[in-house]
This record gives sequence, C-alpha cells and structure tokens, in this order.
Amino acid sequence: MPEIKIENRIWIEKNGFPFIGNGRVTLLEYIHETGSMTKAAKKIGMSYKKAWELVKSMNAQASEPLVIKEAGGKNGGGTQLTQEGLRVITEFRKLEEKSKSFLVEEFEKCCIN
Amino acid sequence: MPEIKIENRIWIEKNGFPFIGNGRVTLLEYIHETGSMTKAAKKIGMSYKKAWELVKSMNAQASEPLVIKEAGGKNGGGTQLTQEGLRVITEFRKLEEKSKSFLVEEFEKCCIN
DNA sequence: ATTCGTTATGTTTATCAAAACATAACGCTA
DNA sequence: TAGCGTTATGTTTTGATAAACATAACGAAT
Repeated sequence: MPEIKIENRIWIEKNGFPFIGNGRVTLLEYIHETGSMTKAAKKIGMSYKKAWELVKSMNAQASEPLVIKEAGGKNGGGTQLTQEGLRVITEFRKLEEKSKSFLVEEFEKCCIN
Repeated sequence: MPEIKIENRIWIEKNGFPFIGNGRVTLLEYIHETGSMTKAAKKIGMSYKKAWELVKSMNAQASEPLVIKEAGGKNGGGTQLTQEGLRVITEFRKLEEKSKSFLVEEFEKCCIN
C-alpha cells in the first residue's frame, strides 16, 4: 500500500534574505548543546565555514545578537546563545509544529491520492 | 524599516518521493493553459526534458493519470489535463492558501524580529 | 614565549541538479 | 512520400552550492 503524506517547510525572511529557518535553528540548538561552533558544525556534518556564515548572517539581521562568540582564552574560546537566541529557537519550533499539524488536518480533508 | 515576513512551502510525497508541489502544479497550470508541454515549459523557463520528467513522475504516482499526451497527428499532437489533473491543481492551491494564512496569523502572535 | 583549541576568512575542489544539445519517433496533412 | 510540430529520450555541458583545504588571529594558561 502506497504511503502518502504531506510535508512543509517554513522560514522567516528579512528584507528578502533568509533569516531563520530549520537549518539555522538546528545549528543554534547544537551550539547551545556544545558551547562551540566547531563542535556543533561537526555534529551536524556541516563545514565550520558554513556554520560561521550562517551565524554571522543571523546575528547581523537580528534586532539583538542571538549568539556571542569568543576567540582565544580559556579552552580556546567558544560560543554561547543569548536569551534572545534561546527564545528564537522555542518560538520557531512552536510555529513549525503548529503549522504542520494544521496542514496535516487540512490534508486529510481534501482527498488527493 | 526592515521588512520581515514568513514564508512556507508545502508538498505531497508518495513512498518518500516528491509527488505534488508548487513547481509541478505550476507546470500543470501552464499545460492546461497552452495545451502543450513544449509551450508550457518555454513559458515557465524550464527545459522540455525537465517538464517531461515531472509529468512522467506525476502520472506514474497518481492513482489515475493527471495529463494525457499525444505525439504526432494534427498540429503535432499535444497534452491535455484530465479532470483529476484539474482537481489536483484546485485542491493543492487551496491547501497552500489555507496553510499560508494560518501561518501568517500565528507568526503575528509570536514576536520574532 | 609556547601551546592549545577556538573563532575568522580566503582559496580551491567536488558535487549534483539543471540546462543545453542532439536525435528519434509519432501521426496527420498535403 | 515529405513536412510539420509535437512528444520521447539519451548525452554533454554548465553553474551554483557546499565541502575541503589552508592559514591567520585570538587570548588564557603554563
């Protein structure tokens, strides 16, 4: 029996440029978990450079920084999420979940198969 | 003042493979408008081969054909949508619209900026 | 001063999807 | 039979994106 399902992606743009989306939020989550961009990128399987560019983009667009980075010092430095960064994760994941369950309900009503 | 907005994409998968999405439905719409895969592809700015592959994929996965193609004959042939094809367009566009407006409402509640 | 593990950035290479190109087949018409 | 505009399909080329590689800078600790 064929498995049919509906999927969706949501993202936030600022001035037409990508600001917050699933990939970026996942990166934030791993940074929060590891305290390091290097470790987070490795866990995700993303190049450090890519992760750095994404974080740079998010911080530049946000009204206040989402992450704070330190190069050098004890343990070489590291990266921490701000309160705002944590809030963005929560809010975005909630939005994702709500829109997905709404969509699934609607999809069950209409019959495409 | 920075313009912030939320976007979304929805699509339907069958057995894990893409079945119906915005690009495919747009193609169906242009085929309906022009009566020809060649003309539809040209209008969209898509290669004929790509359009042909998408149509092949959709027809193969759907429970009944979405388009009917004829090669040769008067005017060289052409491609027509079936009733099911037309229905899929309508249903999908409705789903898109509903999920988008739901999402926009939810986004206005949460304050990411 | 040296070491260490980070962040910071530029340069090169690889990957892969899309486009471009090339032909064949089809079937009506003249 | 030749011509036409279409569908059908394989092959080659391109282009955009990500990965890989290479190096520098940073700052605390020893």
